[in-house]
Amino acid sequence: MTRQRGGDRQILICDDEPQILRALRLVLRADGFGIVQATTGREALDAAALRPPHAAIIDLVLPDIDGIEVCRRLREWSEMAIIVLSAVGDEEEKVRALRAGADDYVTKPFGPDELVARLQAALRRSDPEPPEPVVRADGLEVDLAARTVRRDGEEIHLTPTEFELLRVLVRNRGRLMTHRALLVEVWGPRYAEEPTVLRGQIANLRRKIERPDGPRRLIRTDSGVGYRFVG
Amino acid sequence: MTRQRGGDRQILICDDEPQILRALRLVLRADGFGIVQATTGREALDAAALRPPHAAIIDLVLPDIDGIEVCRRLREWSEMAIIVLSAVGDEEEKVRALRAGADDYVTKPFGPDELVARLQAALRRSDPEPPEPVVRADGLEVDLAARTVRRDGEEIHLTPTEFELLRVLVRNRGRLMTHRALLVEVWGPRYAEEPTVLRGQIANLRRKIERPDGPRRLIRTDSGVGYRFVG
DNA sequence: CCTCGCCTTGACGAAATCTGTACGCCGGGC
DNA sequence: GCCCGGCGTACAGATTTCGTCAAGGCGAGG
Repeated sequence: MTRQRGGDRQILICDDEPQILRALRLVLRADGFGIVQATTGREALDAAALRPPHAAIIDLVLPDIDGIEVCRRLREWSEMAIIVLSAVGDEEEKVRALRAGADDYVTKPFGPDELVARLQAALRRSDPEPPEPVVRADGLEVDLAARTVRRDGEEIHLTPTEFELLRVLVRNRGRLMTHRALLVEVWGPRYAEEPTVLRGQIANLRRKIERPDGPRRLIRTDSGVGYRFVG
Repeated sequence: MTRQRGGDRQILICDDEPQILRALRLVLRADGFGIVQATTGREALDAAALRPPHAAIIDLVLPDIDGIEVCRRLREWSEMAIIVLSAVGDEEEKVRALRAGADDYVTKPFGPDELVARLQAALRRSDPEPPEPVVRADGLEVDLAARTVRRDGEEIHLTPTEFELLRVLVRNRGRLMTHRALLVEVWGPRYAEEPTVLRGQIANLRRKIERPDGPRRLIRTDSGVGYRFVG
């Protein structure tokens, strides 16, 4: 089951090892973050100045400027979330990094999930309101950030799968989503060719969010192709 | 109705087990991908160097070079999509593969549909398709990406075949499309000599998108030859 | 161990779509 | 004016796809 936890937030990643850079890029992309990358401290500072990201992940050892120094200079003008990467779990280095303004300190090797979790925690501190908009249509109110759905003020309870499905539809509102695309996004690639499960959840979702007795206004079906959320 | 999900993209597949190689070949061919195959890491690297494919699917265990090493060497010079195959779902191996630059990691046994779905996702990341533009003509608005059609702001519902037909016409707007060409594109080669089906759908399409009482402005007939979408 | 909520699956009637036939229309050739 | 080939439209049967419901599995929590 894929999640779009990153919203549209931009992350600056800086490391001199191409493999690490690439691994970071893949992990973060998969979680819906936007990426700006740099291989030296100077590049990182320039990139951040040019287009301020929401967070930065910076390796401690860089060819030119020390990662801690990069961190300090960013802090001079920005409140962005900063995570420092290091190969060694040296306690003293860690303290220096935090003193320089880092929000967190991650030692390599790290698992992708751990990194994303720490990044999110850091983002939550520095940028508490991710800009996921509240979507309104036909008296329905979907707040993707708060994970709530209301119909005429009354809160509606959705199960995890139902909400995930609604999220994908809402994020692509107006656009037709094929069965295949929905299945891959919500259930994962294994379910790409299992339309029955999709039908079941669409039925549940409609029973909960559409007006009890009336035509379909929110989720429209295109027979033989897919579904769309009308915006 | 034929699908050409693979486009003309070339996929390099590399595995030492002939059955797996064969299975991959069949699945990918069926989806319209072109295939280059190799049974050793060296062969794979040579083949990729000779004629760079759009993506590579590489088994982890190979007679000569480790699959991860193959992946790393490809990454030295190419941004192609890379998927690593493995018999075991070892989390550590997975991380190593992603670090080495793989885009995704699939464990055997895998369903054909899952593999194709993951391959398409990987291709989408590495080689994003240019966005399809919105086409406007005589108050009609066709958004090929969102799969929507509007006439003076009012949304028009098209069936799958109607939309497919319109898509082919719009993509070649101004250009004359022969009956034969339209039939092959929309219905597949079997229908190349069946103009009646085409006439029926053209009639439906016109009833929906042309102005109710007025001359044809959008789809013009070239008697004895074909149709064209006037832009 | 039981209960509860959630997800999946299969079956069946209902709806949408596709295909092929029938028939009327139009323009060119004679 | 008449014939004829190609075209446009309406319609009906066949086929595919959808919506709904009930039954069963699975896992969390008590």
